[in-house]
Amino acid sequence: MPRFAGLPPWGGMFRGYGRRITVPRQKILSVLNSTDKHLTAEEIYFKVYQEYPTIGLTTVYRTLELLAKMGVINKFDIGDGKARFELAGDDKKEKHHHHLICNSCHRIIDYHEFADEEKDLIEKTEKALSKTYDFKIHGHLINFYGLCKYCAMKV
Amino acid sequence: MPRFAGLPPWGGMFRGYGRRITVPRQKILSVLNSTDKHLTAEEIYFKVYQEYPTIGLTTVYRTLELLAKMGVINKFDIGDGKARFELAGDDKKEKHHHHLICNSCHRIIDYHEFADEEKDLIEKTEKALSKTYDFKIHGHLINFYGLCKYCAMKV
DNA sequence: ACCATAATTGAAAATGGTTATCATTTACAA
DNA sequence: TTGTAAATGATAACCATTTTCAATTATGGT
Repeated sequence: MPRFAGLPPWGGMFRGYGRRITVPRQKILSVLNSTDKHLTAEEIYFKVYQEYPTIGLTTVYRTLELLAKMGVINKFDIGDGKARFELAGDDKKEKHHHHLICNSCHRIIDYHEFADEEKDLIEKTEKALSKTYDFKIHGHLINFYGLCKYCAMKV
Repeated sequence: MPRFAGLPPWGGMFRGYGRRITVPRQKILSVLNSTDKHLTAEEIYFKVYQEYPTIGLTTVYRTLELLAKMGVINKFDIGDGKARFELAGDDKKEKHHHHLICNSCHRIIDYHEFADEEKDLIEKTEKALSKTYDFKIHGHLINFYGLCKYCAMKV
């Protein structure tokens, strides 16, 4: 009863890896495909839960791990103790940005400046590193660390 | 803001924040000051333990948190579940580098390429972001995520 | 130097994100 | 349709980091 007709080309990809395409996996991919931001495992769990309440948090973690190994998604860590996930190489995603992270209050500021200037360097770097280290790059993360304006004066 | 040139004047800095300079804190700073790489809390703990066996892991965590809040050290997360620490703005440190992180086997490759090209952009970006967001930047982290050569072909 | 006292410490317990275990269910090739 | 290996989900385990709390210690005022 494979009623996966009409769904994204994920099915073939899974089978190409000798894995099975299942409902939980489809739901998880669907959530990743329809969001603007990089989500935590728990956020993904809750979103899937809305229309598929039998989903288990364990399955979410396992699926994300698998998708990362397959190169379908990126796994980031912005320093707050929770991993974040997003589809790899997806231009529909949130406007490209990076982070300012406060080492005192741990607040995270997204910034969008210098996207263009950065793009050239990043692309050049990616290309060279891919070749040098035989590494397939799917994404990157740039974090600046320091003290925000509220913490710079107090301890 | 207190200034700290070289090693010792940390005592005055602590007092400037209304904190006390203690033996454990001195030992921890000494370890951070005499290493080439960004260490985990546990690594710092073991190094201090060598010559100060009564040190507690809790104290290491607490001191690192305090030092980060004071802007003396940077706290990084390269995605392996353990925070890393290094003195802020220290040029004696390990040759500047960034990371390639494999989303499958989680191996981390340090690369040193493009340090010069990157430097200009980073400095320019830092300066602008500092002003725009009134944020005191102490360091940065650049990670590329993807699949290493050993994982790119297998699942 | 001596107190007073608030800051600091360290052992132990708690926390929270993530992973391993395992019995049950499910996808899918034959 | 069925056999079987893959996948699921509830639960327990894991592990880095925090919290708790009684004991210790640094420092300013006396």
